[in-house]
Amino acid sequence: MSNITIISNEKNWIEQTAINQLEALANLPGVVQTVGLPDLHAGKSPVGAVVVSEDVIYPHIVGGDIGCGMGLYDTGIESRKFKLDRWVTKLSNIRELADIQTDNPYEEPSPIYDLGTIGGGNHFVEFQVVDKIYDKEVCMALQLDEAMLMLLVHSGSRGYGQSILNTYDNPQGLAADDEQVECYLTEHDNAVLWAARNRKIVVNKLLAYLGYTPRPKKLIDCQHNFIERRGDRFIHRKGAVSAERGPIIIPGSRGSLTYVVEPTKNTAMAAFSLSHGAGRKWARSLCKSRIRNKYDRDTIRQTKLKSRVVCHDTDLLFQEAPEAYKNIDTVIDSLLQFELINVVATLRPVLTYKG
DNA sequence: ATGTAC
Repeated sequence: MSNITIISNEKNWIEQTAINQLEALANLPGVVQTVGLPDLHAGKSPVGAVVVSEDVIYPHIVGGDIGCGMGLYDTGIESRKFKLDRWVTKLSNIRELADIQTDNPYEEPSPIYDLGTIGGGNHFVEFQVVDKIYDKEVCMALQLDEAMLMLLVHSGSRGYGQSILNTYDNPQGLAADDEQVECYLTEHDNAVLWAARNRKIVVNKLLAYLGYTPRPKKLIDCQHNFIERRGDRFIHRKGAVSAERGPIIIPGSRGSLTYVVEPTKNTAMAAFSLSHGAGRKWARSLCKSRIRNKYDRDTIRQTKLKSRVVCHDTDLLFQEAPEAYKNIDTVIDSLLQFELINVVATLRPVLTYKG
């Protein structure tokens, strides 16, 4: 078995199923390094995982949502002008983002059928305000202005990435000299590109819908499902972010803070990768029964941070409740303990929209 | 996660 590194500490619980899944990946032919980040949890393929291989790629490790990631935008609107009740009402009037017209501003036709939508599951759009600045210099370099309202988009390549996986998926992987590898990686790169474009389009149309001239400024956009070619190696990241592309965003749940962090230079032991979020703690199927008596259909739409969430699917709100996720502070503590990050700032959610 | 598979 290739070497496995688990980035975690005694306070950060990781389910055994996820570890077993990670070990299975470490045993695949050609795998030379495997990392479980503190947000590791079980999935079709484990999430919060990094798999480094030689001479072979495994499209199924990355999965169907190629290019999925987090885009953090400055809305151009001052936080003090945020209108909670008015925006909640406005957003409640649309059933999904597809109800707002989408214009493709790019020359090529979009390979994403549902351009301008975020999809379901754990995807979201969230207005956030700056909670605390920890590193003024990095914030200056990022142009992160504490007076401004932020918009964080979590979405991916929608059906497009899935269609790419369907074309190239093979449990044996693809040998690096197989001509299919270049074809897959070309399409993969296009999915990464269009997933990021999609996040930007969502920001623009949402601001326009709320009545603002959209002039958002991209602060950070980091994908967490993708393959990076690094020399003769391939770094598969599933729910894991590159630590070599500047500061990244690690959101908690809708009921906790989002962290902006800067990678240190010590990330080789983590295959140059960092966490993508808090990580799921409860299986979707268990959530509703566990917290049903704690909430009703109104209170599940508010959080202890006094933020609100607009979503027409009440079942999904239970599946995505803050309780279903690990404590983001514990995840951050693990990364700090391994000296993989420095905290730059924290952001506080004020209004979340889910499809 | 999915213009939601069987």
